[in-house]
Amino acid sequence: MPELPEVETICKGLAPHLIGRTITRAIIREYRLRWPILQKLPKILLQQSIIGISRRGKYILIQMAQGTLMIHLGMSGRVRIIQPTLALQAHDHVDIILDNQTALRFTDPRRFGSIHWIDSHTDPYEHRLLINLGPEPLTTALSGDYLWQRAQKRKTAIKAFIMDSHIVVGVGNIYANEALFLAQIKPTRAAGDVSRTEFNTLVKMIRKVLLTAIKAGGTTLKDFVSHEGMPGYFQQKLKVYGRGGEACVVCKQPLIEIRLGQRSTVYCGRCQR
DNA sequence: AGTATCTCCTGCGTGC
DNA sequence: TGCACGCAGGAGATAC
Repeated sequence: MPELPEVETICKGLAPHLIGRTITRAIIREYRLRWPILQKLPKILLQQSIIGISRRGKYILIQMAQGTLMIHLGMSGRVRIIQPTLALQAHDHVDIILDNQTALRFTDPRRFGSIHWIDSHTDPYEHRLLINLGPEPLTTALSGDYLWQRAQKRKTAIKAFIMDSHIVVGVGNIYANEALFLAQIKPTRAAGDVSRTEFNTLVKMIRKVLLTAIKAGGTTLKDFVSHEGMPGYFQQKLKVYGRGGEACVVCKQPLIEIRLGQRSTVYCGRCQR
């Protein structure tokens, strides 16, 4: 379940392996992802040189000479740098083979991920999947005031609100639960009822959980090529997510677990108001 | 426009 | 042991 910290870590980890390389071959074994992969993508990628790698929200952007390859990992997607001879396993859908006997392998059992090609005539940020995204949580584009403003008159639960990528990107279910706990805000409250002060705290806590996870992910970065270990966010101590019924780390009350917008939601009935 | 619900998919845990 | 089932979840699509 790659969340934004993992995507950030992946981008940093991939960069030295990809930048400056040229693609010698692309093999697509399964075109049916969340959206079908462009049929002519293997041909397009041929002989492309890789210039840079970045991300927007959880979309990975691999900039090439003639366009940008945009990858979303969905729920279960993974990318690794491998030897192209490495035995294929189930759900190894795409190999992008480079000019130095390595390859970028995309694996995604649930196929919630996606791969798009954006021609260099189009600004990647103008792509329909990116153009309406909210601000990045780790930049000054996100502020308590911004969230407060957008929340006015909104009846949606605050948790669903901060998980909406059109409001702010990169806050998945795990971090929404954690950030709301740290900010002492009950997940079910209407977004419009959350005060400006509370939004300021919430933004701080969103940044805190994301940065903690990025830092943790960084420790596995050096082994990026071969490492199969836990993504960063599992290394940080989760205070509420996955702990329904267990004791609140602050007040020892049993944590409450509910479903909110079809998502598992855990909070402390005493600490969060 | 805002809101809630549905949807894609496979792997895994649970209960019988 | 094996089956059916429910759940996990990012985020766009859909129906009000």
